[in-house]
Amino acid sequence: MLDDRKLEVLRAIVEDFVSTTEPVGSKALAERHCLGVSPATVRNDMAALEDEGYITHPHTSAGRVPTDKGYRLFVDQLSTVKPLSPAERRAIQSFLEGAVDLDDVVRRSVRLLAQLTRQVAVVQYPSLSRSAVRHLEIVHLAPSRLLLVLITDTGRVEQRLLELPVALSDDDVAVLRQVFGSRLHGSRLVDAPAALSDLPDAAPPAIRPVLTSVMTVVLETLVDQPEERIALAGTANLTRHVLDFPQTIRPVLEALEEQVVLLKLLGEVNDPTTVHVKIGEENKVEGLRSTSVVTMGYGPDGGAYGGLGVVGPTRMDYAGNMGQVRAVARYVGELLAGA
Amino acid sequence: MLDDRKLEVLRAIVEDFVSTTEPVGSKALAERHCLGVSPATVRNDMAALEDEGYITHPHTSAGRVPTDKGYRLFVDQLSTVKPLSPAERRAIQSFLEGAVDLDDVVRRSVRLLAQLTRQVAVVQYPSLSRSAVRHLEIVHLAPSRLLLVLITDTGRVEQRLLELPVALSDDDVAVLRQVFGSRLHGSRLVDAPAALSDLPDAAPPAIRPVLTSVMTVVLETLVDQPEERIALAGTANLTRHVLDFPQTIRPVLEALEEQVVLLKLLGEVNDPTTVHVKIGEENKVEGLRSTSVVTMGYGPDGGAYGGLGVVGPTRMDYAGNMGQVRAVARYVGELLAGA
DNA sequence: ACTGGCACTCCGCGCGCGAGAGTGCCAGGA
DNA sequence: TCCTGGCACTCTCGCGCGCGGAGTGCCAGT
Repeated sequence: MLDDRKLEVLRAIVEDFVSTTEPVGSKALAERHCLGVSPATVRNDMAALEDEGYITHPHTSAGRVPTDKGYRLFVDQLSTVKPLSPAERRAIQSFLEGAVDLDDVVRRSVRLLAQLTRQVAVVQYPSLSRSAVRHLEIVHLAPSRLLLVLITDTGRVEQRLLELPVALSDDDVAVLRQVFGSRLHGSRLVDAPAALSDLPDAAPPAIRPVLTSVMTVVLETLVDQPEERIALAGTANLTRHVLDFPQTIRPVLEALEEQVVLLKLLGEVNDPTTVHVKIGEENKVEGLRSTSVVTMGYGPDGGAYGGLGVVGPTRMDYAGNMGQVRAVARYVGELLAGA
Repeated sequence: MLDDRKLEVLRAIVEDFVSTTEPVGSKALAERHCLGVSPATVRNDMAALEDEGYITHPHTSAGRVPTDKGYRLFVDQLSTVKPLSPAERRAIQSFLEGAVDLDDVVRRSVRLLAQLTRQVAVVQYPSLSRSAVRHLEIVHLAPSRLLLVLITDTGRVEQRLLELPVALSDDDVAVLRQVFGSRLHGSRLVDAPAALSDLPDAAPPAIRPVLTSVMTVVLETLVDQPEERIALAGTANLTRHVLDFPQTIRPVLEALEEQVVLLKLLGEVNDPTTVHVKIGEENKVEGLRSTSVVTMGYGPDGGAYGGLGVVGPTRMDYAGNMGQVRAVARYVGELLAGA
């Protein structure tokens, strides 16, 4: 149905349209890309591409514009992820190497990503549940109040205040500290329930009721309500690309303010080996139907710490942005693995 | 120079312009506000107001528009802060009463403020340095690594990893915990240097070098680099008001992404008794020259925990927004004082 | 000191027109 | 069969024009 030349024409249309923002016509196309055929032939191919739904006209006598389906084909088959320029590599290096702690890493990455891609950038903090416990501290604030401080292998520090149904002595807390510490150290939070399951049986009977009680609360707060955090940057870049203003930009800004939405965007991404692209209508989130989202997980294969990516107009430089997202994701992954 | 009627005319112009977004002419003005004089008289007054710089024309034959100076006069002398409607009161109540911890309070307040005012809302977390220490925990992670966990009276929990130039024993840490805990409990971080100043002399000689060393690092990380946090919401509201698009909105979005800028905006506000307004060119921040900022401190008189406010077009409902900002600030202040 | 009247200015809008870009289709050629 | 050049057609965009309307400034009158 679509021979090689037609695909080539589609690629040319996407590339031209992305770089010029203007519908591209057959003549200009035949000239700029040396296709070796006449504009008339290109027109025929265009008609075919349009029949198949890969491109459209804004109006009768305007050039062609790719549809979401067209971009999809382009991304899947016609483009290769663009490697970074040396300047970009240097930028990543110098931007991230000065980071002192996790917060700093995330903040710098998100700004870097926004700057590199000139899009809105989103970076998820390493997911608590997928990180491993480096240290778990239990602080005895009051008889029935504990402060849990969790430090993960990615350097994330999270604290929770616990109200217990029972009062504890300092000795109780010391035992708890020892027991939880040894059981959980090195294991991931998702595995915590399993790691703790036989605890009540193994513990000395005296503290058994206390232990189960605390355990319940701990599991609830750490595992069932894992707090996901997300950093955002570069919203000003929206004004760069979007054309017809208030209408297009508002729903996007609104969507980006919803934590839930961002989590949905990045939460699914747990594959740190490939870049994912959602184009226009493919997005489940209402407000982002006019945008494309490029995401990737970061961290070790098979168990990414979290995800990061960019949000921009469907008319974006996919090859470039995919390269940039991939590069930053890899770099952040290494940085955190080494931490 | 400006008699009462002229002031009345200015007020009418501001009110009409704010609500209609359109330059207001003498005829419409004389009709809508029962000034008891003819349009011609109003025109004379307008000419006077224009001479004084309170209003301008976009062009020869358009209505009048207030200048920054005009808004300033309006805010200072012509408007009274609008009390909230019952519906708004209820909204604040129901929005904030469910908050479980500080993070929740801040997140809810900022959204609430954005929703009430239909502007961009900004809420500063209770400033560390101005809060009092409720609990200071020192966790011994490794011989020369400590984790400091600070809980303030406003419920803010902050942690810092410390790398020390010396190695400590568990006993050392226990002493430190005891000493710092008793010295700092209840005092504000700004007073910490004073509270600790005589510490080396008072301490047993054996741990004196360790103590001073730790003290230096503690003071550095907690007092000299107090981490200020800020929450932002409602950026989508920018699209609601701003008229000429990419140009106006971009610098504002850019400015709002800079922590530093936001801190400058709120950092100076430590007065929880009055609402502050910065209008247009009065703003020191470049990107916000086209906007007005309404802020107020929250917390106890004389020692606010932090500031909050909204950013919007100079053409905003000052009376209303000032009322809303004040109400939320008071409510948040009470909420945290009671915590 | 206020008012009504009047001339003037300038914006915004609708209209028509022409240029230009791009298309679709067709008939002819490899 | 596939490609090409040619041609008529369509539609947008930019421009100039004229007009109505809103608003002003000024002046003379009360």
